Amino acid sequence: MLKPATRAARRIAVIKALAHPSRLAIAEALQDGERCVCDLRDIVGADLSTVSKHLTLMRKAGLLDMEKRGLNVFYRLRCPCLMSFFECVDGLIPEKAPRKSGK
Amino acid sequence: MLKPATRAARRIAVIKALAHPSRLAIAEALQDGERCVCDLRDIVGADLSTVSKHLTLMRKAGLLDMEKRGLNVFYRLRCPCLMSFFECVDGLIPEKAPRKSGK
DNA sequence: TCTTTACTTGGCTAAATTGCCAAGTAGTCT
DNA sequence: AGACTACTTGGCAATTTAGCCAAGTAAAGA
Repeated sequence: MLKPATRAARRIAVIKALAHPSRLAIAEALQDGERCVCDLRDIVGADLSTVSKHLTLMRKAGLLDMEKRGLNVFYRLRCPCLMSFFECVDGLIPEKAPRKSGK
Repeated sequence: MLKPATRAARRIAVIKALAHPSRLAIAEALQDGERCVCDLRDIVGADLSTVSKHLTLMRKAGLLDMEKRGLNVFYRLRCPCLMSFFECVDGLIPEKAPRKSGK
């Protein structure tokens, strides 16, 4: 996934970057502003190396910016549309039963 | 993932339901209106059983409605926000180099 | 009823993803 | 320089996901 040439591949990369509980939590946390990796490690409660890999994945997808300041690395969201998308998603209540109708 | 109780789990289910090339293609095709499974099989070019499993996953996530009419099963999107989300995603161009700045 | 069509489900192998530990890198401080 | 902090990367075992074939179900038609 180093060079997602097509539009579909780029879309998939971004969507996959959100499709994991820890990464979703990271995206949600970053809606309030930038955070350093150690903050995010505390938020998701995983090993620092694991969080770092999640962040790298999200950054390569284009979802995040990173900036190193002193010893810390700060990440922030590049996608302004997440909040409204999540709100729309929250409105979907899965309906279990298939509908049937006349031909 | 049978009963995604929390909001985060429901969000993840929807996002995962989009995070695969075939499923993204299905979602994109359904933006033009409902389609039967056989149409979608032609669009994604996979085995009918594979497509059916993708559709079941998407429906359980709350993304799709299904309706059987005669021998066909028609699926349609329940999420009105996909188009605008995808357009926003398309605007993200991954920047490779980490930025560095003074403390 | 028997056949055909359109789809779903079970089962299984192959591939991708995840997460930890260990080791490496890059600033900061003394 | 050496030690320390904050993070990244390599490597690998474990879990998850994907896709095909085969078998099952449901509606339509002869």
